[in-house]
This record gives sequence, structure tokens and C-alpha cells, in this order.
Amino acid sequence: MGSMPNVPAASALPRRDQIRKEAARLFAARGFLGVGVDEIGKAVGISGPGLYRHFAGKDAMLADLLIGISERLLEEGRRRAGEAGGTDGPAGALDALIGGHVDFALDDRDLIILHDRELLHLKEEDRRRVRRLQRGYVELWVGVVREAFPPLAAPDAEPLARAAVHAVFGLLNSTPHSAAPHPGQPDRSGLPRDAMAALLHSLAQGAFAAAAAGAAARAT
Amino acid sequence: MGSMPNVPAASALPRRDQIRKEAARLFAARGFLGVGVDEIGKAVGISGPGLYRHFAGKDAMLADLLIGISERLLEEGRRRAGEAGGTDGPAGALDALIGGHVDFALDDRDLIILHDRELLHLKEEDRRRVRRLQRGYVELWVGVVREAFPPLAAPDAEPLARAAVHAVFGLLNSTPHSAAPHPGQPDRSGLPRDAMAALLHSLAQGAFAAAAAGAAARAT
DNA sequence: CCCGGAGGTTAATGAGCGTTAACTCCTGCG
DNA sequence: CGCAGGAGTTAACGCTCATTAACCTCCGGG
Repeated sequence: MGSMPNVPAASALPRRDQIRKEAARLFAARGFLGVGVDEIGKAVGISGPGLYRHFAGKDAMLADLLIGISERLLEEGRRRAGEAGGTDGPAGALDALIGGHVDFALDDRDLIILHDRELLHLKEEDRRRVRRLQRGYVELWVGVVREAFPPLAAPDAEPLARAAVHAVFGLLNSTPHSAAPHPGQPDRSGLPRDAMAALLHSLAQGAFAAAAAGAAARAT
Repeated sequence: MGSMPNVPAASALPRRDQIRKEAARLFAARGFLGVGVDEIGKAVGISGPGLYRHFAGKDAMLADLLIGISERLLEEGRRRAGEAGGTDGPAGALDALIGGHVDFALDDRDLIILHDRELLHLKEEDRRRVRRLQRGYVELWVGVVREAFPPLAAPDAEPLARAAVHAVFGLLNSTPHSAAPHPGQPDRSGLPRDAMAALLHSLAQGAFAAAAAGAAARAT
């Protein structure tokens, strides 16, 4: 049990991580139900049921991916918001949240796609777990946004803030759609990565600002 | 062939439309590959292969849905933008486009979900057709947005404008995620429909305004 | 030296599912 | 009346696919 597994150093990644990566790519490209285990096996150089030495089943792979990304999002979000919030106040915290999510959307496109596309193929228990993590992430954002934009801090503006956060997630997660299907990680529709990141950042901030302005106007 | 089909008047909808509606609902809820033809049949009161009297196959149902919504989006978009653009200029045209898309997202949630979730399950030919329609729709928006926001009209700001449009689509199409899975069409997370529509409208405008401001700043 | 377990392999199993075949049943029309 | 054809039904076929079984092969530590 405790024996150190000899690292082949040929693949740089442990088998399990290699499977994760390829499975994510395939699931994102053709959907969870659209890819067979043989295909995933072939992608990592073993074939078919050999995967069952590493995962309990196809469902388990998806669960692992979705739980993993949900945890990372929440954890990183808390960390960044906490750090930036301490030094730069709520506005800085929101900036940090946006920046973190943009990085995720640009660098882990496959997982972002799966994150809200394949949730329904999880078994009840795993689904609940992922949803709890997602809810926590949303709450984190809602709190920060309401601190950063006072008009949204009014008690009856809470549903508004929450809906705005959901909508901005949709905005930030849209990058997969504006990019080519599966090439490695090239620049997208003519925009270099940094320009895209800056654009998404601006769009998100502009959206929140507009929501706050609307709420302020409605509050008379 | 030309015989008028007797309308039973019990279902109000022709069989074909009834199938379309139920299929859209089921596909949106569980994914194209996740629902069987027997299930669709049961949803419309006939069972299993009876569907083949109305559609050539399961693929044909999905193709019908995706082509239909893509055509309606483009057609309605052109109509609204044309009308509003004539009287209220580019800003009015953009407003009309946003309003139209918001209506779609709120009233035809199932189709909006399918629209960018299940495109890959179409046969090459149908997929190309849908993509051509989608591209036309995007171009319509890009043109209007660039007219409405002069800083985006600069030649080198074109990729920026296109990316912004994609992102705003993501924002507007996000409503499915912030709502309950499948109940009829109730109010969503506490927000009445009109408030949600107004919010989405504000968010979209704020996002575009921010993109334009960013482009103006970058142009020195 | 051996032997135990990690990591694979191929073959078999069994369920699910899209589609087709072969029959009804009803209804409007000539 | 008779019959053509639209609309359904159930049964059967064929294929895919996740999972399991049975078997093999290294390799590191007692």
C-alpha cells in the first residue's frame, strides 16, 4: 500500500491525472454520453477496461472532474478575495474574483464547459455535493458584489445581485463558444489571450456597474 | 396528399408541434443522447416508434429544433433591428436586438439551451446550416454594436466587438442556469419576469458600454 | 527465489436503444 | 360499399457500450 509507485517520467503525469485530462477533453468535445470508455482508454494509451484500475467507472471520472473543479473554484475564489479584500477593499476583492474566474475560463476551458453542461449526469449524491460547492461560490460572489456596489446591498436588491452574478458567470464562461472546438490553447477569434482576459474583465465590471445603477435608480 | 388533416381540437397543437415541444423539453433536461424515443413518445401520448410517422428519426427532431430556432432568431433579429434602427438609430436597433434576445431566452428556455449545447450531435450538413444561421446572427449584432458604439467601429476593434457580442450572448443565455430545472415558466430566483428582463437588458448594455470605453482608452 | 499486487489484456455478458417490419384501425371520399 | 392512406401498435433486429471475468506480466521486498 505504502510503496512509492515508480514514476515512468515518460508521461510526466501520473496515470490518474492523465486520464482526468483526456476524459475532460473528450467529454467537453462530445458530451459525457457521447464518448465511450474505449475512446478514453485509447487517448491515454491503454485500452478499454484498463481504466477500471484507476476509476470505479465512467460516472466516477465525471464526478471526480466536476467535484475537483468546483472545489478549486471555491477555494481559489476565497483565497483571492480574502487577500485582495484585505488590502484593496471590496472593489479589489471583486477584481480578484473576476480575474481568477477569467483565468479559469481561459485556461481550463474543458472543465468550465463540463461544469454546467454535464452536472445532470451525476448520481444524486455527487450532484448534491457539486451543487453545494457551486452555491458557496455564488454566495461568495454575491457578498463581494454587494459590498463593492452599495446600491445592491439593500435587502430587497439581493435577488437582483444574485441574478446578476449568475448572468456574469454566463458571460465569463462564454469563451468556449467563441473559440475553436479543440485545438490546444491558441489565441481565439483573433484576440490574444491577454486582450481577451482584459475584455472579459471590462465586460463583467461594466455589467455589475449597470446593475448597480439600475438598482440605485429603482430605489429612488 | 392534399387532404386536410382533421384537427382533433383536443390538443390544440398539431402532432408535429406537440412532438417538437416535448422533445425540446426532454432534450434540454437530460441531453439529446440521454432521452430515448420511447420517452418522447410517451410524453405526447403515443408510444415509441409511432414518432416515425412524423419525423424521419431522432436526429431529424433535433435538426428541426435547432434549425427552427436559429432561423427565428436571425429573422426576428433582422426585423426588429431594421424597424427600430429606422426610427431610433443604431442605439435603438441595439436595444431592439437585446430585447428580442431577452424575450427568447426567457420564453424559450429549452431551445436556448439546446441551441449551443447539442449542436455537435447534428449531422455535418445540418450542423453547417445551423452554423451559417448563427454566424449571420452574430454578424447582425456585431454590425449594430459597432454602429452604436463608435470606438468599436475602428477596423482593428472588430475582433473585440465580435468577442464582446459572443460574451453578451453567454450573459443573456445564462437565464436557464439561474432558474429551476423544468417547471413550466414560473418566476425565477425570486425575480418576476419583467424585472429579470430589465436586469438582463441593463447588464448587456453595461457590458457593451464598458467594451467601448476600453477600446476608446486603448486607441489613445 | 518467490510471490503478491499493481496495472494491463482480451473475451464475454447483458442491458439499452434506434430503427424497421408486419399488422391493425379508423376515416373521408368516390 | 369499398378502399386508400394516415396514424398507431407490438415484436424483432442489430448495434453500441459499460462493466465484469479470467488471465497475464512485471517488479520490488521478504
